[in-house]
Amino acid sequence: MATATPPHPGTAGGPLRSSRPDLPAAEGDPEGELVELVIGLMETMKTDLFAAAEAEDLAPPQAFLLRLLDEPAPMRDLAETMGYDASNITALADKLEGRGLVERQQDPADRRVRRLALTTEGRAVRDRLQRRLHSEATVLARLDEAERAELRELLRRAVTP
Amino acid sequence: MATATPPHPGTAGGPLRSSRPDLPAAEGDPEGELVELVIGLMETMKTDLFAAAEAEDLAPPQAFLLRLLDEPAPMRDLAETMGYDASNITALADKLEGRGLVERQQDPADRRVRRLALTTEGRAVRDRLQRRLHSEATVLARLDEAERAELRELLRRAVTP
DNA sequence: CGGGGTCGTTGAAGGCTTCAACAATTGAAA
DNA sequence: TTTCAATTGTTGAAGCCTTCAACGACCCCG
Repeated sequence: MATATPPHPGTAGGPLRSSRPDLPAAEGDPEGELVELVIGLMETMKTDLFAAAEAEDLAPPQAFLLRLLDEPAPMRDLAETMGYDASNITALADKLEGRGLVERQQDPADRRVRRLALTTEGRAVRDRLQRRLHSEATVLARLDEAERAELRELLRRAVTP
Repeated sequence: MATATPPHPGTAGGPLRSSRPDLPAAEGDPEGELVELVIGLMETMKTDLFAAAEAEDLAPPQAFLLRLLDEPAPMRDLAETMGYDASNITALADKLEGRGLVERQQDPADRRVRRLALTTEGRAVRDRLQRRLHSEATVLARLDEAERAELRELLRRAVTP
């Protein structure tokens, strides 16, 4: 995992020169502006996610998978939740198992199914990952307590189906 | 570009079986919950972005690049803004130029610099892309007018450095 | 006991991204 | 003026991620 951290200035404002390739204009279009803002937020969060994953020496998909493993889950379900092809989970599980972070368990009810489960070390890594993410997210830094609570309320309604 | 749209149930709630690989628990941790919600929002928006790009038969990075080209910009600046290696912009520009959506312009002041500019058709594609995105984003559907305005205000403060 | 369907795996293929090396060009120092 | 380090865009090699098609093992409904 010698992948260098993508610098990804994105919303952070790189040292631009003459022309200024920036957010598309959405002045008179409130809904458009909202979408652009969400895209900006997305890129900021993506940077944080990459940074947290790399701090644990994990590729982003590996961290993504680890994040889902609170309790053992069939690989098929994980594929579906992640929106990946099932074959991808095999490769991901191979890597994580090779590092001793997860293990394949037999499902007693259905011998076709392998449930992926965190090992003790895997849980430690997952917890560190999550703690880092929850404390270092850029979103938190730019809003005060009240604004964060407001945003939380709003997103609960926007994200939950 | 025969890439199938990733179904990406993610936050949308796939047909899960016995165990439930879902959002990590963040009950007693308000800041953690906020981060998890932003991640959920990010995945929803990512699905929308992929769908909009595919509707124009563009790979996501191509759509990303097109999005930045309101006015001609040096390729170097585009690489920096996108957080990509410069060599990547070359390949991206090749594909877009091959489809007649952008063209390389000589910079009169510095002969090393090539400025990437939208063609007429490129601008049409970019505008369609943006219009589709601004009108079909999932975030908009789940909030009413007042909530959207509130979210917009909040994100203006959270995203703008 | 069959046969259609499901689960996880494998191998092939293609796209995306980075890195190192390169020619052309610039800017400034000697 | 000449030289030399730094910058811009390009190329080729390499690695990773992701999908697709095919496969053996397995489940379950007739």
